[in-house]
Amino acid sequence: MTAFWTRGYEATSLNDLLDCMQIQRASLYNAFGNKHTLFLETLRRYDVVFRRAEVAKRVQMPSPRQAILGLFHDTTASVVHGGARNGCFLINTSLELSPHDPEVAGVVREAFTHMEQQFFRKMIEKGRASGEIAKSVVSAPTARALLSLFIGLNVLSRSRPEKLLLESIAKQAEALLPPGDQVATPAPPLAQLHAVTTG
Amino acid sequence: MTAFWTRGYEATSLNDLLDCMQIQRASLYNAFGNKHTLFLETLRRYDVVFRRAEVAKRVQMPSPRQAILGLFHDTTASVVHGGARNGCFLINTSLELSPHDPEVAGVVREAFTHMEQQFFRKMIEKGRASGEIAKSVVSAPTARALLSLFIGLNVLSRSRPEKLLLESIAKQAEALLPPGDQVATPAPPLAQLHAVTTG
DNA sequence: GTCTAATCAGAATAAGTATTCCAAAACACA
DNA sequence: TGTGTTTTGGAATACTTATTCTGATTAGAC
Repeated sequence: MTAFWTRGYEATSLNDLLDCMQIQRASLYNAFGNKHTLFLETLRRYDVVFRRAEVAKRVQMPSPRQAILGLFHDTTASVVHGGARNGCFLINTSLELSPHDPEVAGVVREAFTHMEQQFFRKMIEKGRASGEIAKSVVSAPTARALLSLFIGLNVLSRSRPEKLLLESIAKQAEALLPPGDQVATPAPPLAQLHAVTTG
Repeated sequence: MTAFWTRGYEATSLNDLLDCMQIQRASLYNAFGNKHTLFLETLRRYDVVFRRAEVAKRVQMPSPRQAILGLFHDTTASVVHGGARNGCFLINTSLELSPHDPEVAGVVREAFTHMEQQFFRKMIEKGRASGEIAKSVVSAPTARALLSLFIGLNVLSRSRPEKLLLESIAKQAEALLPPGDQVATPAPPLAQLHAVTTG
């Protein structure tokens, strides 16, 4: 997965894969058939293990607004502090293979649609219902804008992984999600509380 | 250029290029040296002929806010109505080659930075000065967010070229650029004026 | 009109590609 | 302990890749 993720499909040779997997040629072909199906299985696995798991984790957070903004902030932090420079496997693939590979295109399209509708849109609706997000925010188009913003963030994390740039994008996601009347402020962390009461 | 643009670097073979260019093998090597420098020259040419020209055109428009929003709307329209499904050559390349090709990375990074600072940021500042854009808009981070949004738009135009999706993104760019007190309404086109006065 | 440079058409090269095949070794499991 | 399956190491295949070379032909410059 790491090989395909960092180098892409075409630029990853079978020898690269054998080296990474510590496995023999025949074993690979016996287990996966060929390079293309191995790639597809890898992509599907990434979708389940990374993307869907991340969404599932965030969906059950108490604050839907923070669930969305946290995705942007955590992605940014993992690039700036964690040195994660590979972007998103699905997004990388969407530009390299999607246009000419129907099977891959299906996986990518489904993932994008799921992010848009099952994560961003549903979280916005949840936030509107609780009053955490302003009623003026229309869920469907805002969800689409957030998807676009998130994709841009991942693309830029490969070519311009600068702290200021990426953090600005994360911050500006908030501009699309103005808080409502019922500003949900979960109990502040102790350090901050201390600073406020003593500062 | 079209070959590299649609299929990418690795997936475009030399025979593909010869077919497209209607030229013989020896001529290509005599003129460009090898595939990689041909690609680089092609990418630089795209940057000048397409991207920089587009920016230059928009920079001298009377309404900087409409110059920015027009870029989003025109990009969307060319996909939805014009069937332009190749996205942006620079953005496609930024995911395929940038991470492992310093020269290509340089061209891409420069282009992204130029878009951010010389187009988005300068246009925002111009709009703020004229009162067309609200003073609450901070130019630098908003420019970065617009860059991210624009990249997302181009990525999605390859994998999910749906009218509703892309138009929402274009529309939501406006949310990042709230109008100021001096709402600049340049003279409406005659047809529209007619409709208004007679409708 | 001549000389030079570029183009043509295609063979030749050398390396890399994914994939298949084989006999021997290791393993799983009853 | 024996049987069937999987893995190993590596050779072999068939093909594509980028690049070079050759010789003939054409086009442009002066």
